[in-house]
Amino acid sequence: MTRRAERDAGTSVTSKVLALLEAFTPDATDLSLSELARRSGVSLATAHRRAAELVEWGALERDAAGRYRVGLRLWEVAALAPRGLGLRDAAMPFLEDLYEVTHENVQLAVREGLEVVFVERIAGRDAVPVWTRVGGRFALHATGVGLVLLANAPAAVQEEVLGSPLQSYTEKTVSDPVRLRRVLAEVRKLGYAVSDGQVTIDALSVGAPVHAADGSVAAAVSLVVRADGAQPGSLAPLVMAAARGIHRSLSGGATRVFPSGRIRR
Amino acid sequence: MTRRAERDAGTSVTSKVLALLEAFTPDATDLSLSELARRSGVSLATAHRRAAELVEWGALERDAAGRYRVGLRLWEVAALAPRGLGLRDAAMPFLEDLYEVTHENVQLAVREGLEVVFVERIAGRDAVPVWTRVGGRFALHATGVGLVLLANAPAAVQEEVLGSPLQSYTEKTVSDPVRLRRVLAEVRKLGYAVSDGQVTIDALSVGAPVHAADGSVAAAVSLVVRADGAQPGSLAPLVMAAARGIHRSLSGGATRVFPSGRIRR
DNA sequence: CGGAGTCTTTCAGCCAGTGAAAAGCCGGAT
DNA sequence: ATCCGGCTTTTCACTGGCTGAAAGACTCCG
Repeated sequence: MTRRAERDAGTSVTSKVLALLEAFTPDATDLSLSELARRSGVSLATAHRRAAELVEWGALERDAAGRYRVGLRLWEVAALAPRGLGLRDAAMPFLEDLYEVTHENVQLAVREGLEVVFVERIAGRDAVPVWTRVGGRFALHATGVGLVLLANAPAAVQEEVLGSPLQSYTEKTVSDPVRLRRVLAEVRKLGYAVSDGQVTIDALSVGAPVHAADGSVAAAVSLVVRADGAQPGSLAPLVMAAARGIHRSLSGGATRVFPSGRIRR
Repeated sequence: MTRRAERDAGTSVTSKVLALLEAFTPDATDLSLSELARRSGVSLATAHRRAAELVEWGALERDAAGRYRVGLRLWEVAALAPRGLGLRDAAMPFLEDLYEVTHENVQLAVREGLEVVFVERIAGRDAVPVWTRVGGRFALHATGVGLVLLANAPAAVQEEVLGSPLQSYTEKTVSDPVRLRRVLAEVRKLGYAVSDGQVTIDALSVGAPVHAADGSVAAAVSLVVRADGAQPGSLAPLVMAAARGIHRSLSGGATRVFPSGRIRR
């Protein structure tokens, strides 16, 4: 569970296939065969064979130049991930509302291990620049969504985060475990989190927890605004309202929007 | 090479792994082991083993009840698909604008084989109900986006679609190849497509092509509105403007929004 | 023309993956 | 309490798909 990256190209065929997929990163979305082999640690011949199968199925595609990239077919299957698009679908209307009212950056994220994974993001064209990316990861202890998710994570997770070195992104990042612990308690008490200049100095984010049907915290929503003059106190109700809306949509759940049978595949 | 689909759960390990992934569908997003085995055509013991590997990597997850579902990790990788989230990211701001101006359903889709795959969708809460789903598929000949993509598809694709029976969804669906051919010519001439009540009788959609850097049609945007009183002629410029915006963002491409190095993974 | 890089294909050996069957593990019915 | 049926997990020899290395093909340059 811990140190897996090293033996990535294990011996099992499955692990090789997965290593091939893992070779793709945000700044390497298309790879030649040799790059693919190198990055995945799979031998050239094998990479060639496995990749061919993946292409045939549609998990990978080849562009005009013959370079490999992640295929649409894989994306289609991945769209079925309950914590990915499933969550997103339920949340989208509320994120829309939030965006329309504020015209600021709206983010939806879940926790995966010791990191935040961004599931959706609406970026105003002239809102503060944020460098998050849908499908991207970030540390738990700095962002608004991260603080929310961390504050509501199992004790074991919290301890593990608090026990490891906390990277500072700006001078305002809370990198002291003791202080962070206090911050987390505050987040739980208030029901929302504020990250003021802790990721980039000019951005402030207000995050709120999205509860699942069983009461656990399944995700977090946040609004990221320019730090100067921002009033977290007045943003929080907005964000929390959106979070509650998503919660309702997740649990009670307005019946599935699309009657089955009409949708193919 | 030709008729491979038949031996889907073929003998190769890779094909089995892919068959496992393929077992998940929009109306079966979580499966027990036996369901997984049955649907994928993989023997129970094998399904158990492969699934375990997939879970370890994060391609699948198990919920509290032990049922399998598509994992967030797979979704993260799939988010790198250029024709999936890559396209979406470039298009989102323009789709936002379109939504904000009209408050109608906005859709972004690409062609995959002989079908449309919806890549993004913004649904107004009180806009016409549409039963599309992000990651979902639909026939090419009925929807606004579909007509656009079909009209600009390689001749071989067009012939194949025109040659096979065209399902009628309403009495207005153009299911006659000869008429459809005329419609497609019109779409190419005008630069946009109108699907009036051809999918559901009360919805009208106006689609426009998104050109890639090389001039080919990479995707299509559409606006879906209530059919009565809709004025395709006045909607088209809006949709086409959005399409051109996306084109610009795709090709010239404002430099990547996020400086590399800050983003993890 | 030749060399350096890539991609593709071949070959025989071997070990990971295989099915079948047995062993646990529930929860509901008797 | 006991049995039963369905599910998941594990074991065990066998076998055939996967393997690396190396040769062949292709492409792009100087």
